[in-house]
This record gives sequence, structure tokens and C-alpha cells, in this order.
Amino acid sequence: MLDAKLIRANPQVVETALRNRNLPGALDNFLELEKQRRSLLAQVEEIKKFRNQSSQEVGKLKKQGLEPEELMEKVRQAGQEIKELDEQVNVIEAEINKILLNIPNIPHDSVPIGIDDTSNLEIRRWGEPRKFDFEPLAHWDIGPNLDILDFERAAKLSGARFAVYKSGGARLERAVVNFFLDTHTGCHGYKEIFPPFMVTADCMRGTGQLPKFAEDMFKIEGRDMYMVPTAEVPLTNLYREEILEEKDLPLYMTAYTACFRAEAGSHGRDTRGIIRQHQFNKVELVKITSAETSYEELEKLTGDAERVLQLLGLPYRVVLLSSGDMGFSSAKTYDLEVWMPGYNDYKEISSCSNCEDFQARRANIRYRPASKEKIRYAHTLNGSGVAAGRTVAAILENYQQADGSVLIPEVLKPYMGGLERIEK
RNA sequence: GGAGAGAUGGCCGAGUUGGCUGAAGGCGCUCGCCUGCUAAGCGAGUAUACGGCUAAUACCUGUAUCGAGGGUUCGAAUCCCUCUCUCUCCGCCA
Repeated sequence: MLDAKLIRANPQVVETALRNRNLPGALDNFLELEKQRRSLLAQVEEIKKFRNQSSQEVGKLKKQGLEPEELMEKVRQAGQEIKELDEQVNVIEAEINKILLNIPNIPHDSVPIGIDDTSNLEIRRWGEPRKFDFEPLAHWDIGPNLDILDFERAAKLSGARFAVYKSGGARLERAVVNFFLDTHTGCHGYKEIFPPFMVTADCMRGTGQLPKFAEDMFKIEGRDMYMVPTAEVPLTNLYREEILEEKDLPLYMTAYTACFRAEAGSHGRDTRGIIRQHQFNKVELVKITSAETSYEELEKLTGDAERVLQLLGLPYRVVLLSSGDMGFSSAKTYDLEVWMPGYNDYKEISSCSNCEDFQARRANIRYRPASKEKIRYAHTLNGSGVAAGRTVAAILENYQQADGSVLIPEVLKPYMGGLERIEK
């Protein structure tokens, strides 16, 4: 959520930013409604002032044994007016709030302007895509061939966009998750959290999934709750409605959760394999920082996510998303794209964002600066560290052998009980 | 699922015959004083949001906020209703 005062003070700046996010005219009624709101507030507060003073007066008079009927009647009428005006204020504030909740974050100055991913900027590459002396297969062929991924039986259980992992595949998924968590807690200083997989609508509003993206999520029937689409939601909301001390910042948190996404708008995309599933596993990184340090923390967080790909020996590149390609809550996002021989291309495996105070304002996460200034909104960051399913897919494709087997990356062997390769 | 208790400021904790309580007291924190040594003592200060004023996110001022919402009343942290959450006991259960 943007600061209403900022919009009021610099409407053209915000307009421009929103145009760069393909949302012209998002502010249309906002300024007018704001004006109405302030005018009504001035009126109603004036009457409330009268009521407060008068009812105190009544109290004093009554103590003297008087019955100030006339004054009491006046206050009664004032109360009526207050009720009506409050009603109007509520309606207008609800409208303003609706607008505010649907406006995305403003891109940071360093973000390239563009309408979609064609304006994204490649920042760096790591690793060399492997040269195969045979025709490499895609993971949706490798997995079933080795009988470690079963899409047909998954469909029997749950329909499209689900997978069943079996034997070495199941263990590989688990190994990857544990390797990520161990690395981030052991080497990068994150605190491990194991949160609920279902959260309230308030949490979803706090991180920006609601109200705009309700159709992307799985809602719990009969309850005001949702399956988490990413651990970013519970981790960031851990500190909702709290005031932190600057000396305790930054907070580094990591969590494994399953993630649940309806994928409503992606019919026909990535229908094969485990790239785009309704349920997938992910280890997430979340930071809560002061306003001054969030951008250097974003670089570090991105580096932490890169580190696990490096340790796995998976070639990747880092891409800075353009204004038109960024997520709703983000001010700046780096995507990590891993090399997938089956696609002969890089595929997104992590997305690292600085949301600045956008989520903090929605979720009311604040901190008391060490300098004793006024309380401020914290900055929140999140990044995949990284998606487990896509990592497994990348391992299958990058480590496949001519005989159909798949070698286990060195760092995962301890997690695989010493297994060297998955074979039929 | 049954029975009971409770939700107050950064924290703890007063306040329930409705009014002068934005809220005692304590802790913590900040500033100052004092003390010949990391302790103690003394004094002062210390909520947030929104509005007005303003160059100001500085003053000053108004309104709101004692879990949330609604009601009664001239006036509610204090009375009534609904909801949410927490705790204790019983039952059930991975």
C-alpha cells in the first residue's frame, strides 16, 4: 500500500510510476475522494468537539443538582449528526482503501522501464551450460523413465498440475529442501521457521495477495482462510501489527512450506512436468530491515539464493525485472533463472524482491529507530531460496546421463544416504 | 465438543455504584544532576493514527483509539449484545 500523503503530495510522480506498471488511471478518483474525506472529517470532528465539551458541562451541572434539559437535547441532536457524518466518512474511507489496496508498489529508480519481460535486464551469468554428446531429455521424460515421477497416477488423485514423486525422486525433493534449509541457516544466518500452511485473509492482505489476486489462491471452504501460495506470506506476517526495535533488525528468516497456487491465468503454460504445479515445495527467504539497509540486503539475499545453485553446480543467470514484469508488492526484483537443457533455455527458479514499506504499511510492521526518531515502517524483502520442484527438474535435466540415469550433485549425496546416482 | 476465566500504553499492571483517566503505579528507554572506579540515588521526559495550522515527518491544536463490531446514554475502558482470540479444567484425537 502506498502512503496516501505521498500520493496527495506528488500525484504526477505516482501516476507516472503506475503508467510504467501498465496501470494508467489507477488514481482517478483518489484525489477527489481524499478531498471529500478531509472535508467531512473537519465537519464531524468539530461536532464531536462540541459534544465532548457539552457533555462534560452537563456532568458539572448535574453535580450541582441541575437538569440542563436544553443542553442535553442539543447534544442528542449533535450525536445524530455525528452518526450520519461518520457513516459518510466510513463509506468514503472504504472506497479510498479499496483504491489504495489495489495500487501496486512504485518501482525503484534502478528498475528498467518497460511493459513486459522483453525489457528485463540480464545482470550476470554463472556456470556454463553443459554440452551433451547425446540428445538431452526433458525432466518429464526422465522422471517417468526412472519411475521417480508419476504424472498419470497424480492425475488420478488430484487432476492436472499435480505430481507424485517416488523413491529416488521423493528423496531428492526432500534432500533439496533440507540442503537449502541447512545452507541458509548454517551459512547465511537465517532463522528457521516452520509456519502454518493456512493463513487468514488478513495475512493475505498484508503481503499483497488480496484483494487483487484472490483467484490465484486456494480458499478454505467456509472459512476466511487460504492455503499459502508462498512462505513469504506467513513469514512476513509473523510481525504484523508489531513495533520492532532497530537494534533487532535485520531479521533473517527461512522456511520450507508447500505452496499452493490456483494458476488460474496460466492455462496451457508449462503443462508438462513439474515446473508449474498447484502444489510445490519451496524454501523461502524473508528479511525485515530498516529503511536504510533494504537495498544492500536485497543484494545479499539474492546472493544467498544464488549460492545454493552454485553449490549444486546448476548454471543460472540473474535478471533484473522491468517495471512491467514485476510483482504487485515489489519495488525491485531480481529473478534467478536456471539453465534447463530440456527447454534449451533459462527458467525462473527464484524471485528476490525488495517491497520497501509497501507490505509493512499494509501489515503494520514498524520499528523504533535507534536514534529515537518517530516510529517508521520497516522494509520487507523476500526471495525463493529456491523452489524445490524446479530444482529437482533442473538436476534431472542437467545431471542426466546417456544411459538414462541421473547423477546426484556432490553436495546432495549426504542427504541421499550416499547415493551416487538414480537409475532404473 | 462441555465448564469457567480473561483481553488496557514497548512490557507488567491499576481502574467495573458510567463523567475531571490517554489512562495511576512499576519496569524499560531517553536527557540532565549527583556519586573518586561497570552499582546505587535524584529530577524531567517517554503512545499511535488521522485532520487543521505550517516550509516542516518542528511546535500548537482537534478527533479517534483500553481485543473487534454494534447498542444504551447528554456522556462508556467502565452497562448491554454479537464476534474473535488467549488461558484453565474435562472429553476426544495425529
